[in-house]
Amino acid sequence: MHNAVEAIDFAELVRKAGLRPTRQRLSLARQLFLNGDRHVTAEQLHSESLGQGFGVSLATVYNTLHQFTTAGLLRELVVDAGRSYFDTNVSAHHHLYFEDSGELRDVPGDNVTIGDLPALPDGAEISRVDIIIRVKNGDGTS
Amino acid sequence: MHNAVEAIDFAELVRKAGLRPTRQRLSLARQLFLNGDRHVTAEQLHSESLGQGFGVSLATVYNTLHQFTTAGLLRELVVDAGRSYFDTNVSAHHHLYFEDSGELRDVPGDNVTIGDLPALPDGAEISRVDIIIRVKNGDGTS
DNA sequence: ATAGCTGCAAATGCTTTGCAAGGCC
DNA sequence: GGCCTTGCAAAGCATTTGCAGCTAT
Repeated sequence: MHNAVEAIDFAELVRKAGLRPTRQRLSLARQLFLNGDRHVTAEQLHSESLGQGFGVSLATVYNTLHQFTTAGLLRELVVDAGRSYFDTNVSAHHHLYFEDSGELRDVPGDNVTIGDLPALPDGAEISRVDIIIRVKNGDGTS
Repeated sequence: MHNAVEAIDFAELVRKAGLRPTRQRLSLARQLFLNGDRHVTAEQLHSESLGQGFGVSLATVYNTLHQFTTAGLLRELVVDAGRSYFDTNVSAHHHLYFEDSGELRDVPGDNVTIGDLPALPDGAEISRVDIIIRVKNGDGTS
């Protein structure tokens, strides 16, 4: 497996997020964004980083994931109590969650339609709509 | 909002769930179902029970909430990492979540419509669809 | 009587934090 | 150099578990 041309300027990406392009952040950004859409937990990213020779501490993984989320590079989502996933796809879309395997898969935003929304209290405004379609008896590998 | 008078036979309710109608479970069932739809955390229910003179231990609150959930009397939902809410309304409906106050409100199922769902892998079947509409700048007190 | 429950406290699992050493501009 | 970052270990939370004693049937 060799890398495709590095079309993404990770240093630039990190800098635009208002952060210093340190070795750790660049390494994590590469893991997250180099190969397209991903849904990872902090733990996953951490062990992955260890396996790649660049040991990034778990605390730094958490810090970085949150900084990237705040900067709009990631979207955090909760499927089960006590476990956060971070999605590299920040466009409007929803999720299919395989309860058996724990796999999370994107559902294009236009495959699900929201009809009439209830009236909101004065001054209220929708910040986001999370739709999670929970599936059982499927291993996610059709 | 349908039970001003104690029209519910809690002992019967608990027994039907396959559980012994102990003082603790009856007490919790009363707190949950006597005054209609509620969205509570284990912690809330626990401190509420303490305030009513019947101290039910936190472990028992958790056990009971899970047993009720398994029995179909409650629906568990996760809005934020590390915090589960239990909803006494188990019919098809979705949620409005006020990020500022942490309040959770029901949205009738027919106010939100799901359009085309993506194709599911063979053997897979939808167990539930959770829709959470996150709202900011609203205090939830319309 | 006995299988099931409860309460306590300890344990767990994920996440956050405090702080000294190190790295980027 | 100065300030931002990192890493480690300890702390924090919500939740779960082990187990001795209690209770509904």
